Amino acid sequence: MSKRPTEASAPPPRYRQVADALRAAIDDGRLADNEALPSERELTEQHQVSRDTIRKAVRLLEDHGLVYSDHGRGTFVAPALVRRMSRYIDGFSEDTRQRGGLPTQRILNLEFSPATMAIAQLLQLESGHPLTRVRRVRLTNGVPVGLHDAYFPLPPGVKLELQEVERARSLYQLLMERAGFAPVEAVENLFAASADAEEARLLGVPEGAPLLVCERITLSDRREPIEYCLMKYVSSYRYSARITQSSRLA
Amino acid sequence: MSKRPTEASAPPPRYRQVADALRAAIDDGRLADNEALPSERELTEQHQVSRDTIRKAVRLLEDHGLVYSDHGRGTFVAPALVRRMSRYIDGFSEDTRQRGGLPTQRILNLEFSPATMAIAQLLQLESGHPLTRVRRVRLTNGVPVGLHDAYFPLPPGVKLELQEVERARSLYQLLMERAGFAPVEAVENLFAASADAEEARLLGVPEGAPLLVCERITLSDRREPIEYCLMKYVSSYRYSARITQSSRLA
DNA sequence: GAGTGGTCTAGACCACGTC
DNA sequence: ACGTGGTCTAGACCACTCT
Repeated sequence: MSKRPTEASAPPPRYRQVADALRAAIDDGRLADNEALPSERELTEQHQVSRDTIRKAVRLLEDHGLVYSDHGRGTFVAPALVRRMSRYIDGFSEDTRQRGGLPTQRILNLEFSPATMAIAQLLQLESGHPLTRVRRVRLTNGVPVGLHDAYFPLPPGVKLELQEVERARSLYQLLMERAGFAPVEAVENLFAASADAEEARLLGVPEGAPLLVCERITLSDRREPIEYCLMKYVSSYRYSARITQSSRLA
Repeated sequence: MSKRPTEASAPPPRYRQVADALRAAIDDGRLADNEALPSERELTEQHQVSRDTIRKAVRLLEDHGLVYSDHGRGTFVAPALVRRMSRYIDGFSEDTRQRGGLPTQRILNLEFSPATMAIAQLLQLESGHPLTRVRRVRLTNGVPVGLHDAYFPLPPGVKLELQEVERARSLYQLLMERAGFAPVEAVENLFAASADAEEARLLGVPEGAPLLVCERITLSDRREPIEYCLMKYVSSYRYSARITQSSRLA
């Protein structure tokens, strides 16, 4: 038992509630781009919480690029250009929806194969360790935009069936339920490459067409690599990022 | 007067000092990958500051991907794979050095031209507004890896000379001194494209070779766009990113 | 149960920007 | 001078993990 697996559970902390309230005010336009938020001391009274709690809420919004604070001036709503930028794990479906597209997928292939030296090293396994490999075409509004090629180990005794992968709305969600897959962080490398014959055929582009390649290593809560994924996107696909000052540690 | 423009200035806040001390311990190996840091209460005694200050230090390191905290377990050193990932403004010189390369540049062209509609819109200026444009080749260890094409308005009366641009160690630094240029944030869009004849010649690749294109809009502290930069990289160039769970606001 | 990080408070003072 | 965000404290209690 211990904790309910579904529904209800605990209420979010106060600072999250405050953050949600502010986000709602931004989303529905009660606070315009670059408009100042109420001061922290005002928010303290409005929400009847301590200033520190208010600051945590604001910091959360700031981390997500929704507001920015300037010492001595105030806290302001980030312009939409910045607010739209965000990139989180399992981005494709989310990203696509956010841009107003309908994300779908077509499973090409589900196979079980031993790890090559290269992949074994990345996943910190011995070469030859059994892996599951899923190849998919990602589509936006029915048009192919990317190829995903994912490799991951499954716990002993767990086997995926093609049917369930095809039925699942999200591969990650399926892996979470079936294998305790719990990604919390990932590192990515991006570069450009040319489409080979097969890639060209699957994506509906000429052979040699430029592709955006994104290699991803997904990490568990213990920061152990649990998946390697190679993604290739046609040139119309956009990968968005927001970068900030280092406010350097050194 | 008001504040000294050079040297000395104020000491960093306590939490920064603590963060620096911890970072140093990680950098020189006193704390290994995935090793637990001392608990927050221990750090409180070691550094003679309140727990909140310790938490701020740890949070800073966490934001930069150097450590990760797990509720009820402790705080741990992030594996090197994650620690190495970081992307901040004016990344090229810094990135390249960090990967052990020697970054240089060759200025192709410094010109003054009116904004096109497309660029005017991005920079929130009226079409035709006078802009400065700097085209450069970026090299790593003497080998061309990227083309940068930057557009930005200068304050009335300020003019850049080709000589000073060539002499400067960093374009951003020069713009900071000469024009009060103060970037604090940027948004980027990445995609793939093919090299045209001129790009191929400048980068030393065949025409049609795949390039990683990165469009960047740089923002001031007031979140006003102050620069548009179009960057194109050869396929050996790697753009690195670290992505995290959304810990979603909704 | 013991130890960890996570939330929260009520105050104080400092640094900065604006008028 | 005044209002803003930034730093800091000393305590309290909660939630989680491990054994």
